[in-house]
Amino acid sequence: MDKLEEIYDVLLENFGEQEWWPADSNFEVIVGAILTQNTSWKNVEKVINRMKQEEILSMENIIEIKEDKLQQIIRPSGFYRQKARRLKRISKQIYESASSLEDFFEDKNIDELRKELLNIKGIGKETADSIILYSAHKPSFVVDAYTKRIFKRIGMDIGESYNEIKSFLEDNLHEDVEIYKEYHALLVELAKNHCKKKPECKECPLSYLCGYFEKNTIKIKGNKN
DNA sequence: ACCCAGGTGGCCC
DNA sequence: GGGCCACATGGG
Repeated sequence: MDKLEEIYDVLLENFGEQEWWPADSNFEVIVGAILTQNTSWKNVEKVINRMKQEEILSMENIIEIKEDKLQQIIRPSGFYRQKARRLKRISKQIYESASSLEDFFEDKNIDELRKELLNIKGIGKETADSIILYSAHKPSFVVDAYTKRIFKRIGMDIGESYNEIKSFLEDNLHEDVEIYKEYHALLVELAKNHCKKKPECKECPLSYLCGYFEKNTIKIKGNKN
């Protein structure tokens, strides 16, 4: 199935390297992954900058800060009460299970790491895979609503559930961290630029593959465990 | 006044 | 396993 590779090449040629994930540290990737849950990246950027000002962008400082203070700082990213709880919970669990973020990542293989992340309340599949790929820098393909929407629009049946889609992509691509990182980033870029202008978006680099498609709201089934 | 955004967990059947 | 809902702010 080198249709996947063809799509990758076309997107890369049109959009260029995306240089994902935009963050100054591996821990910042984790924070961003939590904050962006069902939330626009614009709002998350605002909050990340605030957190830098307040100097709370480290595990230790997230653990130390009062929860209600954290809530107020992250407020613009929405769901701020549960996200504050999640940030503190995740920081604590990583801090207690390893001496550093690097150790937390290095001691285990991808499956073990994924299982451990999914065990933390507030980390679902997409967040877990985002952390594994962009924070731990290990190959685990990130599936999101865009991924399913785009391939469906193109007319490819890549499955309904998170696991089906993830397996399809991983089984049909060369296992490579940099490819996984870039592919997901390119899909997001495509979705943001073109896939809302429907159905006759001629500037879309994939328009030659694109079928008619009336709804934007595509849910990934079983996006839990 | 809607609808959507780089989801997740809880509860129900 | 799936369907529905709460969670919350900001932008189109």
